[in-house]
Order: sequence, then C-alpha cells, then structure tokens
Amino acid sequence: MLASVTKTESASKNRAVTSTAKRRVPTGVAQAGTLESLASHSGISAATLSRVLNHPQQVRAPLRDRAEQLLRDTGYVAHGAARSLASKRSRTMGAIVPTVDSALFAKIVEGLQQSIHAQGYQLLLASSGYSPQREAAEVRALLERGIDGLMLIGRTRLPETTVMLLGRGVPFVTTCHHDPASAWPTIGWDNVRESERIADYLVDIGHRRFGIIAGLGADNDRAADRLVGFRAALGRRGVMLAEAAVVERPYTVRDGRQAMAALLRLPQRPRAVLCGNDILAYGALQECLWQDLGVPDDISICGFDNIDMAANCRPGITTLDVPAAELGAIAGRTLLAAQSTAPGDLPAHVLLELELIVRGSTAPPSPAARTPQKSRRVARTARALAAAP
Amino acid sequence: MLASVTKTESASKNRAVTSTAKRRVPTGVAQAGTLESLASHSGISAATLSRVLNHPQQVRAPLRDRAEQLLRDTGYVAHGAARSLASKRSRTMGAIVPTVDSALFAKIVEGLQQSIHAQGYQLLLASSGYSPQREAAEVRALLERGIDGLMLIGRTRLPETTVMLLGRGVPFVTTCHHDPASAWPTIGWDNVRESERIADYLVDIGHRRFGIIAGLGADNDRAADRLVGFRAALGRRGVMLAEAAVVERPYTVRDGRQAMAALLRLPQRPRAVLCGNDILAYGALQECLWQDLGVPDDISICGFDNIDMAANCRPGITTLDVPAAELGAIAGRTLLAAQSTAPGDLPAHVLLELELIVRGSTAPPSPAARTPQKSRRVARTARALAAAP
DNA sequence: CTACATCTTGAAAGCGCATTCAGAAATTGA
DNA sequence: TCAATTTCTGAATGCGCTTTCAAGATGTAG
Repeated sequence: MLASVTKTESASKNRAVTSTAKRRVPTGVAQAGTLESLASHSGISAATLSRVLNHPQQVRAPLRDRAEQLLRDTGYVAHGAARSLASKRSRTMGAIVPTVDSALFAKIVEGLQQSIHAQGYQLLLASSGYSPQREAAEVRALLERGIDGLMLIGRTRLPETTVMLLGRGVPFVTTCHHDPASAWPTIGWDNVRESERIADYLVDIGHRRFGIIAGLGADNDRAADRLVGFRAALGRRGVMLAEAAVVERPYTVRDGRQAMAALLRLPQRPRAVLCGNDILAYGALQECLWQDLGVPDDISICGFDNIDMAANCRPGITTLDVPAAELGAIAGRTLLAAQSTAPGDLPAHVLLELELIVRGSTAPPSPAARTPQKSRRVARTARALAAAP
Repeated sequence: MLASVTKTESASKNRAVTSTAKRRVPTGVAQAGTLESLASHSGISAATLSRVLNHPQQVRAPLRDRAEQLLRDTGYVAHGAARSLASKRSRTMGAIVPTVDSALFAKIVEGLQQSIHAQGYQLLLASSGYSPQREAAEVRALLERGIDGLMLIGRTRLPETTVMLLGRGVPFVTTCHHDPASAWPTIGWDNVRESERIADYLVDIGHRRFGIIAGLGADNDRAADRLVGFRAALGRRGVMLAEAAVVERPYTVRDGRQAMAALLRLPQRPRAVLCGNDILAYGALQECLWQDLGVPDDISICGFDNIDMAANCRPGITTLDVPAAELGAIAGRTLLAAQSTAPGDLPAHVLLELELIVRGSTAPPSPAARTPQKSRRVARTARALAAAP
C-alpha cells in the first residue's frame, strides 16, 4: 500500500489440512473429582475440604495439612460454576473495549488483566466495535456470566446499559474520560481540557493556520470531546478555523493520510494539524512526507495517546501521554476494592493528568518554509533514493 | 527517547481524587429474578421457562409467546453459574497469549473473540508473559472457570499443562506453529520453513553478508524456530555466518535498535539482516536510519508477522504476512466445532502458508554502496533536515 | 368412538460447592 | 479434676438452573 508490495494475493483461505488430531488421554492421571468424592475416599468431609480451600485458618493444622496434601495429590480442580453458585461470586471481572486491536486498548486491557490477576481474578473480555448496541449486548452477556465487576470505555452508551448495570448492582467503572458527576467511578482524563492544552501549545509556539483531523465523534465521546477541546482552545485564542479545515475520520493510518491529503488541498494550507489520536497523526505525517513536505518545517503535527508508534517514527510525534497500563491497573484495583465495599460508597473518581510529550513533529512555523525551493528539492531526491524498493 | 522529549516526569501516580461516586439504583426497575420466582408469579413453570430459553421448539407457540413476553418484560438475566452447573457448559472459551500488548496477539485475540461471539460464547483472556509457569497457572485458573475450549500460543510449555488439559478433556488448540504429529489441533505455520523462505529470498537477490536479530528462544518456540530456519537456509545456500552476527533479543523496538547497533559494529558489517519479527526489524531500521545508513541501499532488513507498523514506516519492511485475525477466527471455529464433536475425532491441523510481502526495506546489495561518499552525504543532510526537532 | 402413540407440561432431582447448624473435641479456669 | 468456653468438624441445606420423569393433553388409527 504505502510501498511497493509484491503479494501473490492468493485466496487468503487456509490451505493444507493435514492429518486429524487424535486425542490420547494419558492413563493414570487422576480424573477431576468433586470434593464430595474426595471426602468419601479420604475420611475428611467435603465441608472441611472446602474450608481448607477458602478459609484455611478455620481448620486445625494437622487436618489441614492432610487435606492440602490430598487436594494436591489428586490434582483437584475446583468447579467454578458450583463455586460461584454457592458463594455468589465468580472471581471474574469483565471488560468491554471498542476493539482489542488497538495499541491503546490493548495496553489498558493488559494493565487491567495484570492487576486483577494478582487477586486471583480472571478477565472476561468483550469488544463492542464502537457500537452501543453491541456494547449493551455484551454487558448483558457478561452479566449473565456473573462478573463481579466491569470496566467500560467512555460515556457514550445506551441508557438501558447503565440501567442494567445499576439494577444488577454490579460494580463498574468507565474509563478514558472524566465525569465527577457520574454515579459510578470514572477513571481517566478530561478529553476536552487536555485537547485544549495541546492546541494551546501549538498556538503558544506561534501557529495560526490550523487543520484538525478528528476521530469519528458519533458513538465516541472521546473523539467528540477532543474535537470540542481543539475548537474551544483555538476559538479562545482567536484563531480562525475554516470548516473545511476540520475533518472527521475513523482511527486508521489510511484515513489519517487521506484526511491530511484533503487538508493539503485547501487553498489556505494549514501549518499545524491537530489529530484525534496518534494513529491519525501518523497517517497525516506519512502523507506529508510522501508529498515531500517537511515535518515540522512545513507542517507541525500533533497526536494524542502516545502509543509506541508515536515515539518510534521519524520525526517522533508530539502527543499527550496516556498512562494506559496504569489506567487499566487503577480500574482493576477500583473494581477489586468495590468487592469488599458497601455498594453505597464506591471508590472515587480518578482524574489523570496527561503529559505533553514534545517530539520532532512540531516546531514554530518557520518563515523560510513558505518559499522553500532548493532545500526541498534536495530532500526530495534523497528521500526518493531512500525509499526506493 | 528517540526524539527529543519534553516530559515533566512528575510522579506518574494519579492525582486528583474528586467526589465519591454515589450509586443510585433507579426505582421501578425489575430486579433480576430467578426462573423459580418468575414461575410462581406467572403460572408458567420454571421448567417451561427454561425450555423456552434453551429449546424453544419444545414449547408450543402460545405458551412460548407468553413466556418470552414475560422474560422480556421482567428483563430476566440468566444466572450463568447455575446454568453452567446444570448444563455442564459455560459457553466460555479461554485464551492465553504471552501478552495482549502486541499487535500480533491483539489481532489474534480480536479474531478469536469475534468468531466465538457469533455463537454466543464469551472470551476469558489471560496472559502468560512468556512464562510457562504462569501459563500453567492460568490454564488451571481457566479450567476452574469451566471453559469449554482453550487457545494457546506455540508449543513450549510445562508438561503438566498439557496433562491437565488432556486429563480434563477440554478441547484446546495451539496456534502460531505447526505440528502435524500433535495429539490436538495446531493452527499456524511452520516457522522454520517460512523463515527459510525469507532467508532464501535475500540470498536469491544476491545477499551474502548476513546478520540475524532473533527473538529470545528460551520459552518461545516461534522465535527459536525462526532462528533455526534462518540458519538452515543460509547454511544450505553456502552462506557463511559468524556467530557474532547472530543476536537474540526481546521483542522490543529498543532492543531491535541496540541489536542492529551491535551488528553494525562488526568488522564485517552485514548487508542484510533477518529479524525475528517486525518489532525487531523496525528497531533495526530505525538504528540504520539514525546512523545514516541507507535502507535498502546499504542494508536490507526483513521482518516477520507483517504488523501494521511494517507497512506504515519508511521504507516499508519486507516481511511475511501472518493472517492474525483469520488465525484467531479459525481457532475459534475449531473450538466451536469441538463442542459438538466426539472427543475422539477432533478437527484437523491447519497449516497456513504465509505470503512474502516485499517492501522497500530490501533490495539487491548495491555495489555502489560499498564506498558511498557523495550520495550518502546528500542523504544525510536531507535527513537531518527532515528530522530536525 | 375407543385404544394407543405423540406432544406438552410441571414436579422433582440433582449439578458441586459454600455455609449454617449442631454436635464433638479441645482448651481454659477454678 | 470438672465445668464452662471456645474451637473444630461433619451433616445437611440450598444457590438457580437443566433435565429427567411421569402425568396430562392432543392427535391418530382402527
């Protein structure tokens, strides 16, 4: 796509299907038994075995040791469903993200997973594809699974989703946004304010001609808020912004490129472009380089999220660092805390402040870049040489 | 790190903790009841309600309609644990990946999630951090949750893990590798052979001086196999390879850079570098560009996996395309199929053939690049200009 | 119109575990 | 040493659902 690609383009269907796998169950392996069956064979009651598993200190040492030995030797594996049914807890947390296939959400999920894992909780993961309907369906499905807590992203959702959650009394948090008025904990940052901050930064270093490549605001409050923030800051600073200089696109590199291409066709070509996230920023950056425009000499570009890519491209992308893994961890801890807390006083909202990471993609607008002939030509030649297949 | 970074480096702990969230349960919302309670209030027995839920065709239309209406009106949500306990199925699949925070595994997980979701299954996700011990613990934890199937990555694992799985009779598949002799389905490709293919390609276009940046082979069969493949192909083609020209590193961009830096310090600097995956390749590429070496003019670089980054950098990275989402989907379908199949004849192994994607990072070794003075200097100047902060 | 096969439906029996309850054992105080 | 506590332990109960099982309803053949 970007570079020359030699691809056989054969049907992407899988080909060879070789021999059928044969299951051989190793003999002599202790089959998973029930506590009841262990009890009858060992002389220790099921009740005691259960206690050893859940409240070891309630059983006196000698008996407990014997029980533990037995449990270990037989390779006992508890039956979670029975356990959940009796104890009314599943030791499982749910999470619904728009998609796992995103550096940001993957990090959040990983952080969440790690933090709850430490307490013996497992993660039930679902994705909504940015659809409130799918999210509602997934919430329902997770509720059926008896999750003990749930992490959601953002605040755009079907009313019924919230009603379901509140009605069931399952602790949940929403992340990646901030809403101190919310009835449940929110963990994240203020997308409007942070966006203002990065826009302010560009204005501060002298930019006046802006373009905005925002994410799709429908069904995505974060994207919408960021756009609001960008606009608010520019408006406050007296920067004019043509409507044509604002485009909304899905979060893909390709869309970022196309959006930047569109901005570059404007009569008043922007000298600074604010992007809804780093993916879009990256695409925008690529398009500039492709068109032999210098970044940041001709155009400054900002992203949001600080995914790895933003640090690892050339030039690096100026962006706001989102502590994704930490966010996930906080969400996990909050949900964990909610397990032992009365539903009345849930953990509080957490407002994260993002750090502005200034990298090579932004600089004050250089007057020289307005009529750049010689230097640009050299650059073009060299780049063509470097990018040759 | 790569570019200049302005970072306040304030404590990354969260700051502001505002008002405590207050939970308000909307009044009038039908509380989640049990089938039993619904039965007593409606005159329809719990058994029938259960049938309507699970085998609708077993209930005659008029009664069924009434039951469905009731279920809908009361917002009934099934109790999964009770359901699993009674039915002996959890409608939940497990997956254990080294880490979700990897473009490749995230895509696989997303694909798996999507495919099982269609059948009403949920995904229980765990990560092992490349540790067989952690994997074993997670397998056990997932087994306790009563998963109906499990997807694992690769073949390096504790024997007890396999024994546990086989002993429990839970269907599982291992992915990202291929082993026709395995007793359970494997879904993936032959890392050795595919690696040979990419190495062959480089030899074919004329390369003779190689370097290898492999992943950490311990506890990672894919990484180990790829290194074996690289070596085998080069050996077969009569290419000499100094031991110092082979380095093993964790899969991070930084390590890729450092590894490339090490290779570049060799007296016989390689003209082509085979990398264990695209992350390492990307790091290697960055290091070359940083050192003002032309890619592919001075050095050709190959990756593996074809993550988005490989297509979106400059030059694009020549790599092997791994159909990650499809792999996950196949794994899901296989596990789903195993639900209704006798444990005797499980679905078969699936061998995926990878496509070589040739991009700008590879080219025949150019004789001119051996004494590159003028052109290199021009390139350097231009790049410096482009990369200026 | 009767006798028998087929559907529908509800009552009841667990699924495997945690936990209450009531004894039994151990411990303490006198 | 014995009575009064306290600690342990096992039998029994029930979590909410699916699934027999058997009875009742409906349908069909003779």
